[in-house]
Amino acid sequence: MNLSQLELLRIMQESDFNLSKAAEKMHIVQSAVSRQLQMLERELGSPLFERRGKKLLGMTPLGARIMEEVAVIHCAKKNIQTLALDFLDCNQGVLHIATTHTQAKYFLPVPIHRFKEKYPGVKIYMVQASPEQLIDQLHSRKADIAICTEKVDEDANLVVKNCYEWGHAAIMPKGHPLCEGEITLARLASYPILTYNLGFTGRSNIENAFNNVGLSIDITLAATDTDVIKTYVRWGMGVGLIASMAFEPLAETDLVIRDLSHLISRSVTKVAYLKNHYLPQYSQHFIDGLLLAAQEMQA
Amino acid sequence: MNLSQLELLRIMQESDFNLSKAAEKMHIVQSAVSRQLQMLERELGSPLFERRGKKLLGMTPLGARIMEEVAVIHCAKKNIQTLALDFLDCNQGVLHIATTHTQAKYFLPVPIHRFKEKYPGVKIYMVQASPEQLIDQLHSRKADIAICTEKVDEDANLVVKNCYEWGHAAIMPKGHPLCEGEITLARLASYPILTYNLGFTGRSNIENAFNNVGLSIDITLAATDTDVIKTYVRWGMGVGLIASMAFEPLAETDLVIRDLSHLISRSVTKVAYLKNHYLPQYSQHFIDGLLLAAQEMQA
DNA sequence: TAAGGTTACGGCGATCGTAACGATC
DNA sequence: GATCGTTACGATCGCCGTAACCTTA
Repeated sequence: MNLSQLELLRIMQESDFNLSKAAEKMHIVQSAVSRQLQMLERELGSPLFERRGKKLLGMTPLGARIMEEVAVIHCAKKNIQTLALDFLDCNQGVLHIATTHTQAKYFLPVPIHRFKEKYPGVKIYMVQASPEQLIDQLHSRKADIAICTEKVDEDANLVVKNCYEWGHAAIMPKGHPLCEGEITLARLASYPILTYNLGFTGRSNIENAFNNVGLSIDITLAATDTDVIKTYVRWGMGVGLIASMAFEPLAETDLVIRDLSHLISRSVTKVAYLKNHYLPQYSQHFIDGLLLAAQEMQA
Repeated sequence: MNLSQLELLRIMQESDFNLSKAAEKMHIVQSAVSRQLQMLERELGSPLFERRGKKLLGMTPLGARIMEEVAVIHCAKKNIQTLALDFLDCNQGVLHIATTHTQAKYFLPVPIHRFKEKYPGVKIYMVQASPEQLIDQLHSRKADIAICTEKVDEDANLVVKNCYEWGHAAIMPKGHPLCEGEITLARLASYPILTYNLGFTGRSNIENAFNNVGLSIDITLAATDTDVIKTYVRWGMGVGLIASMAFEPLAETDLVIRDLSHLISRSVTKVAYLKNHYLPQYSQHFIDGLLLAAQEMQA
């Protein structure tokens, strides 16, 4: 057994159990892959791949169980490499951030800008995705850290740190009836609603607030990002329910914002990373910077 | 980087950083070890070993950190091998049990005998040691499971299952004053005491019982095993405080036993194994058997 | 028949062992 | 000078790539 054979197992899984694809990713020829897998199976004494004829279809139960250990080994191996690079030059490297639209646009610009000034040698890659996808990205080590509000607490393999707390707000065009008088859930529910997609930016809290008092809302439009919501609110399609930090008073003088903190329970945006995944020092500093920026924002 | 280089790192640490010893354990010549370590260090870009001149003295901070990952990899690799063997023939293999004298003599005979009947193909090795040593044995993978009463709860890397609960008892020769009348801590404390070594078989509970009421005891003799205590009790050296299951009424008619459950808080014997360490099926069955035997004993 | 997988064979490179050398106590 | 580590060199063995072959959609 050796590391490249185990790596091969991983690649095979990522390549639909197709030898040719796996070979390409490993930069060797197909026959070499075939041989290595056979040798590994012979060494372990049992087949690891389910086959029909010669075609590989998937892992056997044994193979699947072994893949868990392979994942552990892969992670540790990567850690060793990161560790060594970090030790060589802790001001150089790559940082993969996975986050949602709201965080990328309304929270991250300041901390990322500061970080870039301090660590010009670190390349930042940002991926934007849904909360579920973010977590997948962490697990597949495509992202080093994820910043989001939802889903992240449920995973025991993640280290999760609270960043900042925020609430929702309603936005509407100037002159809309809701601009005046006390805002209630009932009044809100009487208008068409524009808000985030399921699983995004505290959408579940919005849902719950109305459900808890037996109101149902008519969601005319659901989007992953606030800008789309604003656009359609401007077109008079209804009332927008957005994260309050996603409203920029200076730029959006045609809209009115009304706070809903007393009606919809507040959310917490968190930063998360894999427990077993070694983060280079600059990444740890980046997280520190996030927490600091979050504190400043709260104050 | 490859598995044998990482294995080499482990072996080096176990060999006082002596190339010759490490080479012997790896069944290769010294020069090969030297080269492999150099190649690894070159690949990672930093020295992993602290050196004075040419002599290797220990790990650098980087090296030490990397060793943590190496341990993870080693564990996962062993798991893969165990997994494959277990799958090939789940009735064959080796089971290393680490335990204390008391458990080995008074609890384990029944479950081990039963296990041997069901799994004649499994070789059982038993190591007897102190609770601290047991845990070390688990970590160094010299033992698969540990059975003992103390220390085992403090380690987050262990899976711990409660086996059975038991209390202490006092033993004394027939005719001793303590054979008659109500037993109290004060009465006990007025005699020389013979009991277990610190860290063994609920010794701390004994300590606490007397300390809590402000009594101090004169421990004439401390031993790791009950038989030594009994021997000296027979010689009239004092009162023995032992685990009550360590008294065999039929065989020891010259001694009197008096229960102390109401005076000294009861202990729980547990079975523990490493969280990340894969146990073959027969080992899991062995643990089931332990728990069963423990239940029967309680009833 | 094209695509995927296996088998056979020749060549290259990684790693080993022998052995001589250097350093350190 | 004995022990320990490094360096040099030749030999071996493992692994790759080419290519022919088998199997199935």
